[in-house]
Amino acid sequence: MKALTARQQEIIQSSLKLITEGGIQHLTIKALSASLGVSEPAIYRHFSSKQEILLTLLQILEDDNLRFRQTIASEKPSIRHIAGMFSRQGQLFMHNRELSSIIFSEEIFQNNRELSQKVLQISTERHEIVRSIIISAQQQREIRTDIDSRQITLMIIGSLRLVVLTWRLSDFGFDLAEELSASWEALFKMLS
Amino acid sequence: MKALTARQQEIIQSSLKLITEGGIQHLTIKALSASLGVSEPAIYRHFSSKQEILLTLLQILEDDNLRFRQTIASEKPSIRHIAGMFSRQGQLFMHNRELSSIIFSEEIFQNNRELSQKVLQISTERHEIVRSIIISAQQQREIRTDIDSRQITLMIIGSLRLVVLTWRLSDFGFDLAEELSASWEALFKMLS
DNA sequence: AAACGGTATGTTAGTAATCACTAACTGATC
DNA sequence: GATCAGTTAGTGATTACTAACATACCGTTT
Repeated sequence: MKALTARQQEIIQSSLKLITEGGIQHLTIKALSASLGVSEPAIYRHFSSKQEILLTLLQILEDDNLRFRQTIASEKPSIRHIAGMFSRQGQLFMHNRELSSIIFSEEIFQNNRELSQKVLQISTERHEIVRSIIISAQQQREIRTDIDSRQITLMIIGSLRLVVLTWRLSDFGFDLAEELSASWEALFKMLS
Repeated sequence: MKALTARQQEIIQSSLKLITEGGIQHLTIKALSASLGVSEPAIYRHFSSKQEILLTLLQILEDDNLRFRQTIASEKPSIRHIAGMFSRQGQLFMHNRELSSIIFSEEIFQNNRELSQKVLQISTERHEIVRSIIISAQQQREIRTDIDSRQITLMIIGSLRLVVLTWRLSDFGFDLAEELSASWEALFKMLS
């Protein structure tokens, strides 16, 4: 989790904006430099290559996983951590819409082996975190135990992803936090 | 639903293969012609532009929606149509893995306005079909009525999508039909 | 049966535009 | 005077696509 300079953060922010606008194909050094109001070579003063920029984007997702892990480690295990995940994601994306473009973007980084493997690793990690919460919630009898924890994990992450995707496709046309909260409510009802 | 010539079908098949291998960025006229063992201009004898090829790919998804609509129209409404959707998708993708690359590919076609709008339309249509099944299943008291049909639709499509995505990320490393069937079983149990 | 003409499907060679990136230079700051 | 952060001008590679030409096939005419 190397610290980024102010300029690097600006570049990352612009990269996210470009991806939001037109997908990964829209993220070019030319578009990036134009968006920042500088020349193309200026970008290379701050990142050695485009690949470096993409890896830094993925670092955001890794950091988010790490923070999630720390949060649940510091409190006692409970299904409320899933509710927390839904509300945290809602807050995060509503304050930083661009982030939602890459957070569930396995499709984006297919091009490159190093990138796609990293995406897979991050996504697997997220699944494991959620599943560990589900398993201990089942042990605590917080939720029903007659459904396999893997299936529950799948429903939870699948629903969350689809809400965020729908939100993006609708051009951020509804209150994401509200919708995510309604989704979790329905899921929790079915899990009780 | 214009009929494709044999050569056009080969081109579409190769396009799907290329997208499976390396995402939309990997689908270039050069790679496509190489994959078919012809020169680049030969492609243009069968499609007037690359855009035409992409639109034809989306046509597959539209046709699938149409077939789904026809299936449920020809039989009496029932929640079994959702089970049927899970099993049909499983069969379809296991016999044609390449198709799974684009079936849930909102991210892929972001680049172009015409394409991304078509994707949104197809995806919205699919939601509506599923929701109409859920609503009538609730009216028939086949499933519980204390959960909003929108939320149920979201869970169902979200789960299905995530299973297929996981399957692709795992390099088709498990029996998709089996996994989809297990997912639906869990969902149905929670909906009863 | 042979010749003719059109259509379908391919080729080679090339286009302008764009891609990520680099060399060499400039100016400001400490 | 060294470092940082920018510039202009250019690299070769790749993009989708086109012009012009070649050939195989097919039904019709002689």
